[in-house]
Amino acid sequence: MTNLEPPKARRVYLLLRDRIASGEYRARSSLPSEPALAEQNGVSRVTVRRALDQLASEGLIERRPGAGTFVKGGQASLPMTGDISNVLAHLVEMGQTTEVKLLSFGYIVPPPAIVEALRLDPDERTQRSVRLRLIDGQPFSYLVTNVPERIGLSYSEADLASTPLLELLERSGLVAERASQTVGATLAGPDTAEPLGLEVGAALLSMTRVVYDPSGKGIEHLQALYRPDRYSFQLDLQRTGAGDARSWKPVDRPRKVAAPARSGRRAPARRPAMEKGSAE
Amino acid sequence: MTNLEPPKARRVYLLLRDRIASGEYRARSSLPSEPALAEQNGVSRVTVRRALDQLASEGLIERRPGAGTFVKGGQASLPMTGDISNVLAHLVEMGQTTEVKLLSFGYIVPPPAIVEALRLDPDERTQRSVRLRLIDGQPFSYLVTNVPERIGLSYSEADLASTPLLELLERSGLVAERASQTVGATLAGPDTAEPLGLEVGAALLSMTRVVYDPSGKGIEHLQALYRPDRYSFQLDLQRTGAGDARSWKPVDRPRKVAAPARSGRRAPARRPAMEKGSAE
DNA sequence: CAATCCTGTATCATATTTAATACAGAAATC
DNA sequence: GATTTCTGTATTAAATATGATACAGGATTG
Repeated sequence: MTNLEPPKARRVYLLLRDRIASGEYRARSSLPSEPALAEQNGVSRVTVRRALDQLASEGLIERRPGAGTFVKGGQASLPMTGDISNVLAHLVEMGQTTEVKLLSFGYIVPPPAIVEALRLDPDERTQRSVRLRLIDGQPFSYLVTNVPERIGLSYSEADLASTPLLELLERSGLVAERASQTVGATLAGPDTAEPLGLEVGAALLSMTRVVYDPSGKGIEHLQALYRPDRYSFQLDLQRTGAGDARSWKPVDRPRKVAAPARSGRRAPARRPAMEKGSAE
Repeated sequence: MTNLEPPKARRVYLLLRDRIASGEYRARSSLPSEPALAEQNGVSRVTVRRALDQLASEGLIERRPGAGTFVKGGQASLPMTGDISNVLAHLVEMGQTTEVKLLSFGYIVPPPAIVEALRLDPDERTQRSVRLRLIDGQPFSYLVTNVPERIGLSYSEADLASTPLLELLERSGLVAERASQTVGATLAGPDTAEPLGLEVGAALLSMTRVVYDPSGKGIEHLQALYRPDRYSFQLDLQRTGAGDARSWKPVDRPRKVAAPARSGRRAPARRPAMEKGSAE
């Protein structure tokens, strides 16, 4: 009756893209032939073709008439990684440049989810800002912050575009004492897809962070959405103790530890890396 | 020419679902009318209708002829949360039951990404297993592990279905000394969507973990995919030190600290929670 | 009760997606 | 060089998604 599933060509495209990224089809080697792919996925060759067209237009594969379709190993621009236990630190550049675009700014009546998270009084308003963070001119995160109105008034709209929010808060004499972060995944909607330069329906890494002052009142609510191909979280752990007391402890990212595995069944990665964990 | 984007009805569906989950449309209150939604999204009413049909069939909204469409506040079954700094601990149940289904098991020539991550010799084979983890009979994670062949031989296929892999490895006398975890997001492909009970194209939270022994050799490569509506990572942080030395430290999840913000622009959450961080 | 706004339902037209099929030309194999 | 296998291209038909429109009937408002 009603079919809300993605079109078949898209399915095949996603599948192949994933397999290429995960290294299942090795670079410089060939993919199965179009007829083979068609049969494997139960679709027609025309459909397979459309998926391949897309991959080719993104530069992921190379097609040689008569020969086959080949994975274009190469400069898969690697994602930055944020040290998840230190995501609150300022963003330190490593030759790369990050800039911030302020997409929207204003005072609103926050949705109930935010009221609850920040423990606001009913009808208390918040300053809501939407920012886009770019690296080398390429957007990689979409940030929606809510700050209680009285706090938000302590800095200007222009400040937001240049200074990390937490720093602004602390300058105002506020103390960020505790924070709670949750990491999940969502799909890009029309509103988030466009500024991030993605299609609607792309996968996004999401982080929600609530920062509290010593009294337990909420200071900041951040909803961050990341392009997983440009940003991911990393946490390095070290075993400590012995016997039953053995447990894992986060360690300050041992640099150059390994060719670290990438997330999301994606590309193998030599890591250019950033010296310190980055914020937002 | 070629359009690989999801159908419009799906876009609207995703958008609304996100807004409902994020609390943007409050529970027990009404959504904009069908004509309004149609205009806002630049689609016809018929299309909006299809999106609403889907939401209704999932029980997220309630439609009252003549009156409007209402958000069905309710028992949005909350996601489990894993303490991200402790994801290596065993899974401890809290009244809930987890079981494991072994979907596939065998020895393979691993893709290059795995070879690199585990620092295998070229042509060294790995034991690859695919497992599905369920809670209360509902799947929430899809796990692909690769272990160097010589190590994998130290335990049986049946062991895998009952015992956490890391425990098996340590029983064999191996020492897990260091681990590296990367968290990202992907889309569900046909292969992962089906066992997880999702549609193709759904968002997945992904974690890649590589465990090393003291010599720096890779012991285990885990690629985990989570349903974000059933599982998410959480990290609680506490400010320590003073002045320039101020920094954030992970803290063992302070229970009942707040109505914690949820990930992915999703539902507000009272948290039933698990006592200890869970594995995989 | 009348006016209005909403959802439920149906019909018809159009654009797009998918499939089935055929054939040309490039590349690899023997 | 002949054969096979592959991609490039085109044409057709069917299925599907989308849009435009109309109207019935419940809910709400005044």
